[in-house]
Amino acid sequence: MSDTATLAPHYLDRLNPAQRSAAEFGTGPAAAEKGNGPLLVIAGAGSGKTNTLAHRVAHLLIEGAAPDSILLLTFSRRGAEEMARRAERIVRQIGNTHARLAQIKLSWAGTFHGIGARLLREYAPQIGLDVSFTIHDREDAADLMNLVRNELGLATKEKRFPAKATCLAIYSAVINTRAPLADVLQRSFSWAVEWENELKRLFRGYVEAKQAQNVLDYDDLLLYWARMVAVPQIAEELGTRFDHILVDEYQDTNPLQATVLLALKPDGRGLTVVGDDAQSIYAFRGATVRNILDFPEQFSPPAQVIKLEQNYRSTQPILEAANAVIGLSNELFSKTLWSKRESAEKPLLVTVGDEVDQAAYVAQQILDRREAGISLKNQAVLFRASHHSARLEIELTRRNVPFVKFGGLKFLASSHVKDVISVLRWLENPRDRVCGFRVLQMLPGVGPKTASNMLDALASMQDVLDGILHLDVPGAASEHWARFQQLAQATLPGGTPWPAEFDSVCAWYAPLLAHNYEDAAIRQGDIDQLARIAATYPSRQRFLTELTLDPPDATSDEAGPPLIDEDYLILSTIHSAKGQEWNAVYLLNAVDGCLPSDLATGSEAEIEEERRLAYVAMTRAKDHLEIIVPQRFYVGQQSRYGDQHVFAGRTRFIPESLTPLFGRKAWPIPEYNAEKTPQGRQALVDLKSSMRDMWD
DNA sequence: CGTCTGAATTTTTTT
DNA sequence: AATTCAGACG
Repeated sequence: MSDTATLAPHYLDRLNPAQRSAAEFGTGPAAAEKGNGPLLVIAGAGSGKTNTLAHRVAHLLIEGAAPDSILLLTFSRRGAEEMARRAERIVRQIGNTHARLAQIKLSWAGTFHGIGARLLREYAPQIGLDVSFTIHDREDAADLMNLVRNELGLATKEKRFPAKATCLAIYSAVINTRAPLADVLQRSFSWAVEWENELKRLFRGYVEAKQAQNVLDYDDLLLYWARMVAVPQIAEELGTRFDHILVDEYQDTNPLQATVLLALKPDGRGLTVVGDDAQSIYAFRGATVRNILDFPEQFSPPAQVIKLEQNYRSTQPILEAANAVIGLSNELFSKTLWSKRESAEKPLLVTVGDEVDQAAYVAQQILDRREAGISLKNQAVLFRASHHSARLEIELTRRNVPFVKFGGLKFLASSHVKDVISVLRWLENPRDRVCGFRVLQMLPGVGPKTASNMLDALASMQDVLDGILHLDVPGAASEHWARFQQLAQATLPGGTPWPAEFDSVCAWYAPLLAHNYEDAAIRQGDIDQLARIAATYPSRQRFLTELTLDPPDATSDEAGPPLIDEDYLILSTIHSAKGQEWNAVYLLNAVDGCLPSDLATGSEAEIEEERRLAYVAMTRAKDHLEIIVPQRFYVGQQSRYGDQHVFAGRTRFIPESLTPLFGRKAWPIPEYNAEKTPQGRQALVDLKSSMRDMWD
């Protein structure tokens, strides 16, 4: 039946033996003997993981698997798209001779959250969910938590109750780690232990509010999914529908996600997970490295383990240094990486005076390398926290070096963009109080009290949208409100179609934008950009869902074609750099307090995670790695013009004993440049004395 | 009573 | 940049 032989799978010849066995596992003649039980691939940094996984998917397709029977779960949508594209390309090469293969499209590739949302909409009627639910991002969720917090009177206690964001973090940890609240508090929020009962009350109120408003948060997408597949009939149905489930970056999944997988594939047949325990960096999100380490033993017989240990990315000296850094960990890792890529160049430890010097140095190096033929796109600057790149951004702008920044503040987070999104979300789901609250308060003369009263009035109505059409608003806002009512009217069936609706919303918002913000023109630019993105989605619902689940994560990510051809530098948090690689990598602020972050030195486990973060950063580099160590560090961003500083030590992850693995360099090299000290010039004016004279 | 304005304070990492 | 608070203003 299999025509594999005639297809001559030379596409697998490109793989090394370990990669190939991972790609072929459980397929072909071997499957008859060994079955297609669960598979764990431990794939070290740069070991060709994505490529291997793509080949495995392609191989499954070529062997006859239906494209929509393959579920591909990755960490980001970018990861999913990349994987699907590669697999499709491999298949298409074979497809010249086989019509069935030429058209293949993987439709079930995405993040856990994205796939969860899709399945929940599909199964909504069967699990008592309203299909038109909207999804709250972190901030909306925190706002809702805050509304409930105030309602329950928890905000006005004499002793301070945790802030809204903290409450959400605690709630989220409980959901994602599947641990009791008491344990979570004890482990990670010990200062809030005394509030356990109040928190329980708050969380119950929060859940009720979400349900009343037909809203799900990120965690719900996993939680509802997990609860849904706890129903045997649904689990059976989905488990059969997806013959193959492949999960990337498994070291960064949390217990809730593991539960979902296990429910779908109780015996592990057709289940493949891939990851690297040394790159687990999302514990703060509930991820646990136990997921990957304990994976094999969850099944009987245990899952097959295949290790990919040859690194194709970095030169041997870079790899040696990275291995040494991770080698100082107390934990044992399951593999050791090696590389055939010889080089005489060791990674560099660069000592600079302070952050200003750091910015100048890095900018200079980047330009020098570009002169030497390494394009900006092949270079990246990595850092622990988003704001670490602030100085560098200024320097790059000054020198006209184009860059794109990943991680940190996204343009979706800016208030004017959130305003527009809130309007759309409120129209999509009028029961959403968080959005309603925001929209109403945009109106002049409407503050929290009026907005709250109006929402109360609306909540008591049968049809909230109808309520909006009939409700009146006090004085100054009435004109804007009337225009809003027209907007709402137009969302009824037969009204303005998408994406024209987006433009109507913008038109409604424009006067408010002009009124509320000094720099309205700049902000309008963001909204225009959003309009371009909106136009690429088929409906308002799809736009809103995918925007919250996969926000454009670089500041100019979706800026459109012009940028694509241009050469630009990547700035990225280490977290957002996951899975990527560059020819030259610069790691900023390799200083205790920044890496490890001061905020993450509480426990042994946190420090170990920071160490893995350093490892991840180092293993992004192919040929050149520079680790920058500023000596003087100005404490506190707002000790403004003061000279308060500490002499920071080099990161503890590179102690003296490891320095032989690095080259050393100090910058700036003391140098007296004649141009900078113009000897022959006369003073034209005595500014200092004129300053003094001002006070005579 | 509520809204608006200005000032002070504070930022880990993210689906 | 956004949140929070105090005090002005309507």
